Amino acid sequence: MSGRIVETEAYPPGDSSGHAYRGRTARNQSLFLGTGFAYVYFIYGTSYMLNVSAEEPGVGAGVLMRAIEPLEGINRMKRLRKTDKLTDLARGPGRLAAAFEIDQRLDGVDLCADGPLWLGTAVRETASIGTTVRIGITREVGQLRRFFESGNPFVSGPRQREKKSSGLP
DNA sequence: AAGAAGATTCGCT
DNA sequence: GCGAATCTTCTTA
Repeated sequence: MSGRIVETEAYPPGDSSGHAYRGRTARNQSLFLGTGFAYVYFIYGTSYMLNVSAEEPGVGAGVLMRAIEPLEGINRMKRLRKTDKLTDLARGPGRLAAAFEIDQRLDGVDLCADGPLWLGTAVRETASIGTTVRIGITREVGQLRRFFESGNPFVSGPRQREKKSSGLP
């Protein structure tokens, strides 16, 4: 199975909405391994989330994978997700994890090495990148840290760059 | 030791 | 649109 990452959110060091904010724990230790490791956790009793760690070893930071455009193994993803709708296979962080059979066993995996899950380089030019506030968080709401390919149908939530609001001070 | 909140999804209305 | 499902962690007593 494979796909193109089309939507992400950044959780940089010192971001109070990030899981690494209150220091290293048993659950979030993968965020402190260095750059390019998987951080997988379970939330709401229903969904797994996949992050890619960032920054140097000892620094807690990561990028949440929010949506993927499926490329290979689509039939398998349809079975895993129990839907035939192409755009619903990996649109959303929990769905993405389900489509790729990602769970806590993949926590801590080096995504830049040979293994069960890895990151490759772009297979096709990316269209323009849109930016909005992050989804589903309550802190640091003013930050534009969600990034996605503009207009891509596999993106969850708003698909166009957030408009400059006219009414704010 | 108990409770609330959370980077969500699904099913029903 | 709204609420339930249901696990882990951190906070409060």
